[in-house]
Amino acid sequence: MRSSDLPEIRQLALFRDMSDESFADLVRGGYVQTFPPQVELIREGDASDFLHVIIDGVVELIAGWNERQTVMAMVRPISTFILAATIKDAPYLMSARTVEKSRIVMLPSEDVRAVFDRDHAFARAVVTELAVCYRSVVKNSKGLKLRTSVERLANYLLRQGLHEEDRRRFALIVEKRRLASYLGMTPENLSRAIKTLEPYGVTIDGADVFVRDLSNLERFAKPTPLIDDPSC
Amino acid sequence: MRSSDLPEIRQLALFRDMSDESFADLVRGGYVQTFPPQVELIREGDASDFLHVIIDGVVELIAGWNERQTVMAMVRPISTFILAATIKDAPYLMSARTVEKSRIVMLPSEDVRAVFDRDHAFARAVVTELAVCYRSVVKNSKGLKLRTSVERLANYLLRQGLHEEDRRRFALIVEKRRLASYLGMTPENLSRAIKTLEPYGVTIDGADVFVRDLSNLERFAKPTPLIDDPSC
DNA sequence: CGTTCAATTGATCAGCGTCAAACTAGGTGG
DNA sequence: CCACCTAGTTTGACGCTGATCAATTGAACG
Repeated sequence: MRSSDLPEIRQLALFRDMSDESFADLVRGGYVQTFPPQVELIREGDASDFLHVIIDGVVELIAGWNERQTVMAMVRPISTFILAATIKDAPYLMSARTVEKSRIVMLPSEDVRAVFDRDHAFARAVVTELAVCYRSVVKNSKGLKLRTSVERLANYLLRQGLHEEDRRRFALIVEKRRLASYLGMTPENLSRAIKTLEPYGVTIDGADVFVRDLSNLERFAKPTPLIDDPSC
Repeated sequence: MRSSDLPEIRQLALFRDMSDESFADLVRGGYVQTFPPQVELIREGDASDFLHVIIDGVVELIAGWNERQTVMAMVRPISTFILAATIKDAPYLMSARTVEKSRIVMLPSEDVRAVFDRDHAFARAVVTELAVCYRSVVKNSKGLKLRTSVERLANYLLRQGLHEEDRRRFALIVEKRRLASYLGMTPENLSRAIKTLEPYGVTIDGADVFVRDLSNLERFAKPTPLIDDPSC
């Protein structure tokens, strides 16, 4: 690993509080690598050799079964993925593929487990990260079971808006067909869902989103922190 | 807490490896209580005051939104629930209700966090438990997105069979309408799904399940450890 | 024996997927 | 610079899955 990458990694919440010695042990066998788009980083079912941390770009987590595929999550900086598999030393439950050019830190799972056992501050950070991941999957699952696809889209737009300068005018950050899969529908259906939201003041032209009347959309979407607040 | 309950709790994976002192700190402010069926133990959105451990009975985790409700999970001994909320000191994402008469250990969340910070063996156990929970939600989510309701039912039956003496002849452990909600369908639809599986050798009379031809059902259900193996 | 609630059944309907075709935009090479 | 190619998106037609509504049957319990 190039030493110029270290400071950036060191300040991530996951690594911030650990001892210098533990950090050194952790990154000794690690890499930072930049991948082009559409590269499969890990494959569902494989052994979890590395803990991955994305520090730039976008990665999608994909699950497959019986010829079917679905996007389970979109991971963006700065966060880990497949932490649970690393901890449990169990096979990956999802594949990971870069969507855009992405910079990824890879730390040998074995080292992560070893340092976890020695460094309490790191252990604390791992647990917090895991708890956040767990809750995010639960929220996702609630959305899937309790909402229709149009409701999921409406809440997705409201949620993404929160991360933009202008909540009423921004660009989609992923292709529509990936978004469709993530939201649990087909691309065709996403097109129609977008039309369905037009009476609520939503227009999407290409990747450009316009929300004419936020409160109108909110009345329809009924967002709740217990599903839609990522930090809750 | 009655001291007669302690040995039983002490031997749970979560508490087995911690120091005597930490264990004492943990249970000092805790209770063991037996609840009748249909009692709401915790409510979605409330602050997480206690970590719950079920040592007898059945508890269902329920999520609601906009007048709709769904069973997110059925928890049976011996496991914790809502560990993530306790760790993060965040609101519960799900409600919990006893299905049958259940014996529950309740440990103050504050104490759990305090002991977690001091006792490394406990921290290790918490992380393992969290990782298991995380992976189980991911598997669930995969089933929801990748399988039809009949496929989910078929795999559910195969999975439950593994915990019975006779994989081909056992009883459902929950009411059908709860099972329906858990599997993401209506009770009416579950009835029909059961009929759909008849050609594959499945009969369900009341709560009694008969699987005439296991391999036939498996050919249809296509179970995979990456969705259906709870210990994977 | 009657009350109550779950389970089933049938009829109907909405949501969503599938298939096919048209359209669009971005990139490539002549 | 333009024609062309490719891949994503949109649209329409159609059908399946599963939800809803209503009515009936069945089982548990006082």
